Amino acid sequence: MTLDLFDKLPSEPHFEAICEGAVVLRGAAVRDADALMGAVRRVIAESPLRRMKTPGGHTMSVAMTCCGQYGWVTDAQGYRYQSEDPVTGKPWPAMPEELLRLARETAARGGFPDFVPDACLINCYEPGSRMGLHQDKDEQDFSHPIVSVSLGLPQIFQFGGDARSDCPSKIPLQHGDVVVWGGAARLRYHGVLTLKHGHHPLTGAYRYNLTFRRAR
DNA sequence: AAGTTACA
DNA sequence: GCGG
Repeated sequence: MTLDLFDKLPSEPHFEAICEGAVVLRGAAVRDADALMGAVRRVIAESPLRRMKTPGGHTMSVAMTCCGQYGWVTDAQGYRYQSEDPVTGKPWPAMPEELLRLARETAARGGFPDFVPDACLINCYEPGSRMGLHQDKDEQDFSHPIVSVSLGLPQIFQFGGDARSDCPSKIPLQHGDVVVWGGAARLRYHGVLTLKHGHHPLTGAYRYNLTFRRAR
């Protein structure tokens, strides 16, 4: 008999270990979701979502923007963090305080009490969007964790090993779930499977993922 | 490079 | 035929 996490309603937040250094805080952001999405929409109004190109020339299926001191960008030149939005030519929007607070609180609950992010990547998934296995390795100091917040439609998270060939485990993520990974798990390959069609009262046909990092 | 496709 |  299998436990289908997608069928569970958001309940009390609880921990779920993935492996050493990685944990899911189930429902940790549910209570604040309205305010978080309001903040996300204000960021998007200032620095719009865009689908960037990988250095190999492929257009990503996920639409992205950023807030905070630094933003993650990809183009023909490569992957990097930079303080200006290449679309607007202006600095990225400041990181809204409710986003910063959530990132710090959940990082602390996940075992990283000193985490202060300076970058937040906002990923907007529509039906058909996915993210292949990759490592977050454009940051300066890997002693800082990654904090990943899921809002809206559910999507299957893949959490692999330190080699791309390591078979990833599949972790269904729901609205309000927060994944924190660092330490021995900091450079693990990860990604998400194709988003399925659906409707969420707060985000409609979309899933938003907020990824907090310390870039520098 | 966070991509696509082929094929088992 | 499909999805991973």
